[in-house]
Amino acid sequence: MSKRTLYYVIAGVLALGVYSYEYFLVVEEKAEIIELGNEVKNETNEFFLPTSTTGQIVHHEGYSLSYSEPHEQPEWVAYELKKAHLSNANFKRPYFEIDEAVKTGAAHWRNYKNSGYDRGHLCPAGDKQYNKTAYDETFLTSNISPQVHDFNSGIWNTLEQKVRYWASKYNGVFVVTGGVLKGHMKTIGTERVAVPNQFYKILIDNNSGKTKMIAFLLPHENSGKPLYDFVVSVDDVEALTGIDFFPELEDAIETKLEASSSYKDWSFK
DNA sequence: CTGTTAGTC
DNA sequence: GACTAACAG
Repeated sequence: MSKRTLYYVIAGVLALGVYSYEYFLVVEEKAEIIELGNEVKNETNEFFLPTSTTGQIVHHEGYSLSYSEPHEQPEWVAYELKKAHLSNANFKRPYFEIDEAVKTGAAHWRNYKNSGYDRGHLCPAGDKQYNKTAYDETFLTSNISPQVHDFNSGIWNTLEQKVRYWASKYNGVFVVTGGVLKGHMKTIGTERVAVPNQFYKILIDNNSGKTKMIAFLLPHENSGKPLYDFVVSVDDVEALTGIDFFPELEDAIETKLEASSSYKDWSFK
């Protein structure tokens, strides 16, 4: 072996070493993030978290959220609803509390008092009845949005119950929910909490064979129409909100599923 | 299930 | 302000 060849070999080995080390660092960093997190992120479903347009993602035990300070509410909350989570414990409702994990300061519940609007859960308390801690955690003001009572207890409640039905039927679903924080919105309270004109809910099922999605976009008013009348494509919601919902999904699958507004794979029985 | 309000200390 | 009890869709 010539000296020149030897140099090339050494350079090659060094380059490979540096590359491997950097790769190791990236993996290490990712592992650390996962360790700091929670149940959601310990699962493969951590990769279903949407992007944040606000730069402030907060992780709780049972759900994650992206907080929008100007609107004093999350732009999305995301969590996996496992089949095993479904239960009918009848926990006593706690009081709403400010989420201390929101560094810019989450809204106070006082903004909602006498506003005429409900403190509408985005991650529903009804999805977290498998233990009291998880249940209480949904009563943070970083998880609520002002909702008209007839809407909240009406079609929105019906949709939430449908999600539980699907979680049971399809062995769990991953859920992303929020208000559409765009355009002109009324505000309530001294902190000017925005009242969304529309709410969305997006589901992905990766547990029962082939991956499937469904998205709903509901006007902020009650309706007697069937839920499937409000099905849209994930692309539609992304265009409205600016959020990229399943960035970690394989591109080919993501592109195809997110463009579809078909609900044939979801049972509305 | 989804919630609020009145009355009390 | 925190808490219970009662009530409503």
